[in-house]
Amino acid sequence: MPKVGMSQIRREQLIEATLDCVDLHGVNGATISKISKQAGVSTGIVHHYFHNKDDLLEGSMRLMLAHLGHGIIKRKLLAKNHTESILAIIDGNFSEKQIERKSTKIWLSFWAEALHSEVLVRLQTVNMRRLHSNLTYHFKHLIPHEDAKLVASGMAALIDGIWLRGAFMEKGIDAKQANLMCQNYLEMVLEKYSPV
Amino acid sequence: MPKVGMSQIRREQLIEATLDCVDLHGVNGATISKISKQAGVSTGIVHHYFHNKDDLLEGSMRLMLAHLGHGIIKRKLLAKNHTESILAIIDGNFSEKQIERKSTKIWLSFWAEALHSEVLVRLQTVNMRRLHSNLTYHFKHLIPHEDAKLVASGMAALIDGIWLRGAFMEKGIDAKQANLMCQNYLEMVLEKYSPV
Amino acid sequence: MPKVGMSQIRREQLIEATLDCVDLHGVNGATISKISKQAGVSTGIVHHYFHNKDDLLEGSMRLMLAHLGHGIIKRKLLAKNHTESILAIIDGNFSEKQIERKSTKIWLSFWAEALHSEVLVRLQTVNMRRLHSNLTYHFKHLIPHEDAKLVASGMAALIDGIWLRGAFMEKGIDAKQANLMCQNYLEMVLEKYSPV
Amino acid sequence: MPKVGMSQIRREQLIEATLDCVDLHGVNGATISKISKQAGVSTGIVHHYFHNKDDLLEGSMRLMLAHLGHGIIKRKLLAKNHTESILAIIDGNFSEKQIERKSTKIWLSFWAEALHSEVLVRLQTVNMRRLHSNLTYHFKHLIPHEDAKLVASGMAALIDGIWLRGAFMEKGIDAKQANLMCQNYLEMVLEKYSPV
DNA sequence: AATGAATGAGAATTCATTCAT
DNA sequence: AATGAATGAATTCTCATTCAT
Repeated sequence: MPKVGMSQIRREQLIEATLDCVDLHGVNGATISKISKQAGVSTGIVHHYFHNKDDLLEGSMRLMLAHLGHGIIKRKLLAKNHTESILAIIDGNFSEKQIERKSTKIWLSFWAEALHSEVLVRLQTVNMRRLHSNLTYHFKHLIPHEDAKLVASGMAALIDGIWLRGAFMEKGIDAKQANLMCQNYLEMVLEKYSPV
Repeated sequence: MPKVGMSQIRREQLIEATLDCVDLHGVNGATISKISKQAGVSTGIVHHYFHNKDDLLEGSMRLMLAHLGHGIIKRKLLAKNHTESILAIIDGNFSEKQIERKSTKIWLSFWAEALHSEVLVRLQTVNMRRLHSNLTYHFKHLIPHEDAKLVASGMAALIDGIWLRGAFMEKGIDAKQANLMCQNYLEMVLEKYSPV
Repeated sequence: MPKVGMSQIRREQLIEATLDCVDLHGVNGATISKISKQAGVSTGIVHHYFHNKDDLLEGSMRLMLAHLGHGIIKRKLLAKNHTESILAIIDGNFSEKQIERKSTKIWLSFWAEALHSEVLVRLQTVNMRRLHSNLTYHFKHLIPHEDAKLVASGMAALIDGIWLRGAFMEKGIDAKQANLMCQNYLEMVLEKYSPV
Repeated sequence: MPKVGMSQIRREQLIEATLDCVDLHGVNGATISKISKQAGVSTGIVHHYFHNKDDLLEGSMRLMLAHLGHGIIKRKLLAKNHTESILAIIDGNFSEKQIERKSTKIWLSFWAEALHSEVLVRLQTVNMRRLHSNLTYHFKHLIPHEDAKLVASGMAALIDGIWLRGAFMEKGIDAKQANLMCQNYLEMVLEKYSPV
């Protein structure tokens, strides 16, 4: 929750520093001390802009989610049919920003942290559900309803799995290959299920 | 006369306690104090059997990997062809033990921890590579070489993605659905790529 | 044109806020932040009107002492003899303002703080001495000199003890009972010591 | 609450150090750092024996109360009638240990702290009530019931007031004078109220 | 082998005070 | 005069690790 009258710039600066530190040291290694040093400010100021570390982490995860969400929405606006919508979702998940190793590591760190944080798990669950229901919605227009849910789950898992494995690749995700894998999956699904 | 193998028993006991704690509190919340309490021993004893906490975590992750590996190997022994081998790999990844929420949470915790631990990242990378090369090997016997790698990557990502998402489901992974998704993927791949 | 006496008003406003906070949170819990919020001003302003927190506390204690002193002096003006003077002192110590729970809590807080503050201890000691010498002076006109000091000490202790205990009563001091106790003490003293 | 199996000696040692620090610096100035230095141990050990600082303070106040209580009980055992019982209570409140300046300062510090601490206020209130009901009980055997309560309140206030003022005397309480004041009050009360 | 007391570095957080605006 | 952002020292508490018994 943003405090009133605060400088939005400082908040973003601190969140950026937090993400940098989470990338480098993990959520737990991202101490207030390291974060403030990274941001070039004193330790005290962090608590001027965020209630506590959890609040800062929440803000940071929200920013990650916002970036992801915007990338997807932007692409979906251009989609002219359900197939293109699904392709937009895929592409949005592997946009330039998302595929950086840094992003994948941050995502993995937040996922793990979310397991033991009520606030983060809520954000994470909402996001996962949105991806799934989004995909389901479009698949339902392309293939039989009874299959759409399973296929949507498969696509969601595929996307998340690529991200997860990307965190362990030196260069992060290979966007081209990632898109290829997902498009390939989509094609096969359409081939198999779509009524001729 | 010293009890033979007592040492081994204590180690396993401590590792079990560690896994319990990682499940409940995450890697970082799994303090030596909690772990030893969970194991019903003193805090000091941990350092008799493990050099330090990292060593204990390594041992714990190795056990997880061993369980997973054994489950897969056991199933693969019964496979009579490459398709069945792939199915065995899939099934082994979603065996009873692996699909428990507890296991998925522990895995996710270790993955995130591995990002900042040389030892754990090595274990994790080796494991990921093994799954990938394993799948690639069998796919190469079923579909064109140039496609096998991509498809194997897809299958690996699908498997890991299901695990990842399972960590956020109340009941962990739905084994039946997980198998279905992967088998479905396999079928479609064979349908599409296999020479008629 | 600057508002005349604005400075004085701000000071009083801050002191009132300080007393409110000391009542609610104790001297130590009365942070500059809480005080300024209570006064409806910024934190920075406090240091415009007071050198530092100690200075603010000193000002606050002085106000408490002033209130107490005025109440007593006002009543003493009406006293027509030494007995009435003593009764005036008693009554002044248990005037409406003083007996509120809030006042008793603030007093107790300042007393404790004074133990480790040179400035406050001086104020406090002066005040205690004044009460004592005041009482002694009047008792000396009523009972033998050698007894007056002891009796004055007793009366002073009785008054302070009632205050102290009032800080732990839900409704503060019961003025009627407090006066009764002290008057009773006075009567007994006069009965015993006064030359018939 | 004492942890099981802990060394009673260390607890007492830490409580003694705490009381020393409260005497020197007040409750708030008695930091864990100072306390552990005073006790000649590391800061960490404090939390091995006490859950947190509040717990340590509670333990410290309990010890003060125990000392006071024991001194009174011991003296009351020798009392042969109600007058002697009251004298025993008085004397117990001004025993050698209690009259030291150090004790009076610690008491005053705890009283003020109790105003904003649920645990401490309970201890303090119980203690105050005990003193009052104890005195009331004995006075009821000596003077008319309707007067006993008021007189008991007076005696209790007198005792506490002497303590309070003792905190501001260089040498603490003058035991002889304190006893004299209280005995004097008792005598006058008996003289006035007791049926002849 | 086993205990758990003890250490001390490091974590988050608070807060009086300063200072640019 | 007034604000509130910014500082950094100080505080409580945690925890891996060591060590005497």
